Amino acid sequence: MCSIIVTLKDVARDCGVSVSTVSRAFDKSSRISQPVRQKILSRATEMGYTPNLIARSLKSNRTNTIALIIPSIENRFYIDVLKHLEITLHQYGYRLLVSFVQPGITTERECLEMVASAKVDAVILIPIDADNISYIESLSGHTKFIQLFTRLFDQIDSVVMNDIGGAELGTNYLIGHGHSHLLLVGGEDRAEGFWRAVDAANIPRTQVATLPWHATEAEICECIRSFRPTAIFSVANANEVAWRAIQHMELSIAEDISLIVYDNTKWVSLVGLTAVAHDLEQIAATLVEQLLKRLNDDENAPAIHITLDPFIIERKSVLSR
Amino acid sequence: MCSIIVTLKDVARDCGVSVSTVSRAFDKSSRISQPVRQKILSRATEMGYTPNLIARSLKSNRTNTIALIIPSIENRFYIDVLKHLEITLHQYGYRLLVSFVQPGITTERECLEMVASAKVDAVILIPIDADNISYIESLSGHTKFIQLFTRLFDQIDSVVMNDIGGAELGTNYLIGHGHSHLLLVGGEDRAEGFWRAVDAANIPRTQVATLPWHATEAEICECIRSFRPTAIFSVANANEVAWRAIQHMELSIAEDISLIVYDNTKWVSLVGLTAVAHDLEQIAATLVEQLLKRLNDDENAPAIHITLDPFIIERKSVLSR
DNA sequence: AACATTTGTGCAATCGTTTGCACAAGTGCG
DNA sequence: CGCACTTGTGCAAACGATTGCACAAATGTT
Repeated sequence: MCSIIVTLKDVARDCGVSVSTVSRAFDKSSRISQPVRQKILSRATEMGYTPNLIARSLKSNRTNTIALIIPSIENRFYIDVLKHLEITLHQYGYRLLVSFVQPGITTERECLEMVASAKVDAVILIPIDADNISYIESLSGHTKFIQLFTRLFDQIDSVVMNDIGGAELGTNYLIGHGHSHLLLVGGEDRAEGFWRAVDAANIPRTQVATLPWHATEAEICECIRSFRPTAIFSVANANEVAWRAIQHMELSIAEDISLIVYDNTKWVSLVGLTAVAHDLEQIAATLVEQLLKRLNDDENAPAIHITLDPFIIERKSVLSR
Repeated sequence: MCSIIVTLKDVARDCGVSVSTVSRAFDKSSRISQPVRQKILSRATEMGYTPNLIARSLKSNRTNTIALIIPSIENRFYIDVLKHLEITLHQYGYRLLVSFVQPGITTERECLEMVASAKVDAVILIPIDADNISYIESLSGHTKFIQLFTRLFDQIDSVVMNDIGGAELGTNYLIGHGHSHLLLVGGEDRAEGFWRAVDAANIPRTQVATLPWHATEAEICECIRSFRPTAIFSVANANEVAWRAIQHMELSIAEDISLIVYDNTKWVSLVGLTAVAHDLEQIAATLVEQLLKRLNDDENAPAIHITLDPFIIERKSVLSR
């Protein structure tokens, strides 16, 4: 079972025509007589010909491959979006190459280099290192870039989430359910939305407490005990510890204390927490659409920045009062 | 900022030597005088030369790229292993291309074709469709294959988990903690290990119940009520529903009823369940090692099948009695 | 029937690297 | 000094596909 690879040349010899004729048989827009094309196509499939995309890429300077560089921070979210991106790209005939940044092992720069040498058409980047901008720009003649989740560079397309708006949305949800003694755990970068909602509801800031994202379970317990919030809003990485603190104090979620979290991960849905969520399919679809536009249309148009809004998935962790 | 791509030819012209000399300057094992090599290398980096791996691949018939085809069943496990595979492959200078099988959208065959046209050096396959064997074999002259998690074909290398042994291990753990009224939920394919442990401990089979993997929360509750097991062993997809059933009955895990699960997912660790787990790093390392062996050494040696043993992560969901 | 146009095909260059072969210059040995 | 041998370099042919150009044959126009 040693199948030699079939090339255009082989098909050409077999059909008694030139290589270029065979090549043109596969190209719809080429002038070629119907009978010859028919014969070539049928013989080609019989012989098991598959175009060598490597060779084609060398000539066309296009690989139909797109890279995704993920900072391998323990954020499940990033990995989930990977799947949706692949599926969407696949529909447009693109392949997905992935590369993880590993603190202490693989730098973002190395990922960029690996990906650049593969001559991918574009790179989807969750950027972390602002210093790489000059390297990125030096590649941008050939490879297009798009930022995801974080907008680190103004001169490069981006698709990010409106996290401040999301924080406001979640906070308003709590307020709308009658809560006015609130505790925010984590989410310092999006706290602005939280405060906007609090102020708009005329809740005195003394009725509100915040803890940093790195708060420990003990600190959260202590805060709950002393401050007695009726509802907690925890964000991303703080979700787990906030939830554990509530468990630890043997409080019943909803009945004793309401909880809303930012980021709808698997366990969040399993445990039944109301969450501020992102639509991964929407993210993937939006990003790919913009990327294809950049690849096919206006290569040098000014950078486009897209912001997507999160929404609320209601479960049973927030009680009306 | 329109950086023209620098090729060997450019460097050659710049240094006043031939293209082949420049090429050899980068190849350690080539005969070339030190001063010339020095000059070429330094000029090359100054000019920002990056080898075009597409061209190199065309010549060498090697892309240094490996594909991973994942059946997109909602199994977090598969996605987790992806990350470890990429990191391990990266260390050996390989890139990772991923492709998802989407029931009703993208078949396994299509993934194989997409990946084949990219001329990857190897494919890591979590196989699902036995019909593809002939297509796989037709590609195997150029592309090596390795099966992961499922050993569908005897003639292709594989790395799978010893799930039956894992089931035995978990069951023995329960028995060792004094439990003899057991309920197994799910895991029909690995039930053999469960029974082996039960029989070895001389537990009468009447003290043991089983439910299929598709058992509903209600069915599990009913079984707990009527059969009164002291410990539950749930497997993979059944973990969530088993856990929810216990929650629903307001039983306290460990105190009222012990629970051990198969597969150590994120929420399992979060909720603090004792689990039969796999070492993803070990899986990735083993698989990559075997793959490289296949790629570099004995291309035509008989297929090698590797089985890895799971282990137990102790948490606090199993009580001694 | 003479010419213009369209249609179909082949030749050959090209994409950027690698590598066998040829050959000049340099080295060592008797 | 002459010979063998090593060392360093360039030439040119690959790898497999695409494509501008040339040109023959077929067709259309008077």
